Amino acid sequence: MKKVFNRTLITSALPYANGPVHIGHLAGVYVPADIYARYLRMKGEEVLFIGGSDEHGVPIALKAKAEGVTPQDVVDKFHYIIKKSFEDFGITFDIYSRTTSETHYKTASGFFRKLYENGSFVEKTSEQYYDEEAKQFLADRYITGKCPHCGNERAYGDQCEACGTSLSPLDLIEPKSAISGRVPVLKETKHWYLPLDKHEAWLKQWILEGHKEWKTNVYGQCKSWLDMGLQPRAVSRDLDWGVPVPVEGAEGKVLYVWFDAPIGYISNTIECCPGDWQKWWKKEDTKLVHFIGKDNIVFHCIVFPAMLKAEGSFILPENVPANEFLNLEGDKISTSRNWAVWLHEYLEDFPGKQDVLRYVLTANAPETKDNDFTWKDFQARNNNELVAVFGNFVNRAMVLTHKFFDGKIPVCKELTDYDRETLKELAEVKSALENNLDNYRFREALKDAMNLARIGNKYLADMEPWKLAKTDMERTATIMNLCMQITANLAIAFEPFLPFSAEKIKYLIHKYDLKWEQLGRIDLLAAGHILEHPELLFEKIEDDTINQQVQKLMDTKKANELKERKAAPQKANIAFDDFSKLDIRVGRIVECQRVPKADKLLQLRIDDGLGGRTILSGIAEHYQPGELVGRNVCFIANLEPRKIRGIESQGMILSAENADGSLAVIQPLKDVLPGSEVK
RNA sequence: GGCGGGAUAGCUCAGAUGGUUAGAGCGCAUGAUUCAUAAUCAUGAGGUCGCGAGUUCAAUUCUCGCUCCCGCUACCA
Repeated sequence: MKKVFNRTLITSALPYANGPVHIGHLAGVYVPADIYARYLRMKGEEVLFIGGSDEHGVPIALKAKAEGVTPQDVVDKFHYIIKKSFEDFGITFDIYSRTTSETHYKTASGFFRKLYENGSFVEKTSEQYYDEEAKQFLADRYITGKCPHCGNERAYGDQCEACGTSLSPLDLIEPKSAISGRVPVLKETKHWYLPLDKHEAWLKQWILEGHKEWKTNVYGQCKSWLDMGLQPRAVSRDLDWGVPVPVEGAEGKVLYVWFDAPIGYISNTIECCPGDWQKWWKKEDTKLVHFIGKDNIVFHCIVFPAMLKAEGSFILPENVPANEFLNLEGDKISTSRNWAVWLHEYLEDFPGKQDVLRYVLTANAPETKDNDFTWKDFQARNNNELVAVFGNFVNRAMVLTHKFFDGKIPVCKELTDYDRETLKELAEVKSALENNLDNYRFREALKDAMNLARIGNKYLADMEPWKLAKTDMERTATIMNLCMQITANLAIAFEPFLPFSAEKIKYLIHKYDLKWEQLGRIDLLAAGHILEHPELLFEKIEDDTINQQVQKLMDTKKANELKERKAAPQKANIAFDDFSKLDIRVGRIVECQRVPKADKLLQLRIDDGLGGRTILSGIAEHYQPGELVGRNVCFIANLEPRKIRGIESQGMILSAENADGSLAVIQPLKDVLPGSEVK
């Protein structure tokens, strides 16, 4: 049974307002969503395209603290940069709002309240770090301490940025509050959880049985999660930045961002159409489509649907066409490492070239796997495809029509068989294009549109109107008429992808009221219709321009390397007493083997002169078990034993960490007896 | 280690419920052409479809094992 839809609600992932938007965001989410929205609108369908900034959460609160401003200052800054750059880039949101809006606060707490009242949550109490001076619980990011792995003194409660390990606050050695600097205490706190496990059965049915048509990456990721079994997830946090939990006894608690953010789609819809927002979210004949990146698959396919279902009155997404990631010049895009092409900078560096980036990001979109953006490819696609094929055809058609017919559409007389064949191809483009767009295959769809220009170029080359004009003006007229009809068709076909260029063609041909349904027709421009003077659609991009951009990235890379190569700052002085508490020894490795089912762990048997001991060490990625046997190493002998993967580790092997994260085990320069103390 | 995604021409990617010559664009070579931003058009070269085994009359397509890349996840005293 195929569902019938009468309107489409398109959402695009809410960008996190702790930085500007980069090409990875665009290629993964906003460009495809915009293409889809424009396409449906052109077809005359009822469409709503929702966007907005995601402005809560710990990283923003922390960034504000670091810069000595309020979280609101941070999100204000980036919200407006992001909003402006989307506008300038031609992303046609019906609304671009934010999760700090009044509407959102009302909507999100209303949503929570409803779930609270209908018993959708479970309450749980747990122990968390509390800052007695600041009188608040500390979010993971608000606790710093020594990383148990690499010893970095400034590790966060959720992650150590020096070694990349993810941590829990309880892992930190010598935890400190990032707010007051005091040692936090463990204190009980109550939180609400969404019991995803209770939703597992219908989710399995709905996705695994009901949505086999979803993209393989999306379907596969969902299946993976569902097969593993779902766990309850906390929906609240102890934090002062966010939507307050709207129940008694929840002072100092806010909604967890992952719960808060997707409700933003709903809030923004309400803000956009306060009168009739419900039809977009509650009527079965609305098609809800989430455009997201692969990092968001689980939230949009499992968690958010569970929230909507628990609420009871909302529809579920019909599709979630998630894209993979875009890399930049071979490396992962990273906001913190400044490894990105920022949209607002691109718009400054390449004024009027929105469509070039839209083209490149669509043609090379990471639809099925991660892809790489390179400036060389950007240049090649512009020069060899946009300029040479698309722009060139339009220019040829315009110039020839001016040359022979004074810029007026000539009369189309009798068609030859060859004409008809060409026109048939034109019609075929329409169905191919629609088929691909309807199935979220935008990369392929763009090729179809490009094919239209190729058909035009071939037609011109075969007909040679510049020769024919000397002998047969009537035939030349027909040919040029058809070329201009193809040009008008190009304006339609490219509008979802390259709206600025489509607009320019419309200006050149003085024809603005083109509709999608007219695609494939050859009566779009009447004989005698007057054209604008020819102007180029695209211009070549020179090597210099590209080299500048590459240089900019090389500079970033160099700066990053310098930063990374710098030795970590020295830690605070300690008393000799503290040092002497440590019992560091030399031991000889007598046995060494991998720990089963662990990638990083080696299990070592050490001759310590005291009868031997077992130590586990996370060096399996850097050493083969065989090459260590017989070596003398240094280890901390009196570290409290701890069980890892069921094996008790009695100490810690000392290693030095290189800039690239590789580990070098420390070995005495001379042979000493096992058990010798290191002083 | 578990799970998911990927591996097809120099590059970026399509594709096949298994069936004679595996496709596109770019790049490359040759030719044609000059209306056009030295753009276009035609032709061609280029692929043991990641590796190994199995099922089959037939596998690049199905099954199993392995390798490498990406992601989620466990592990790093």
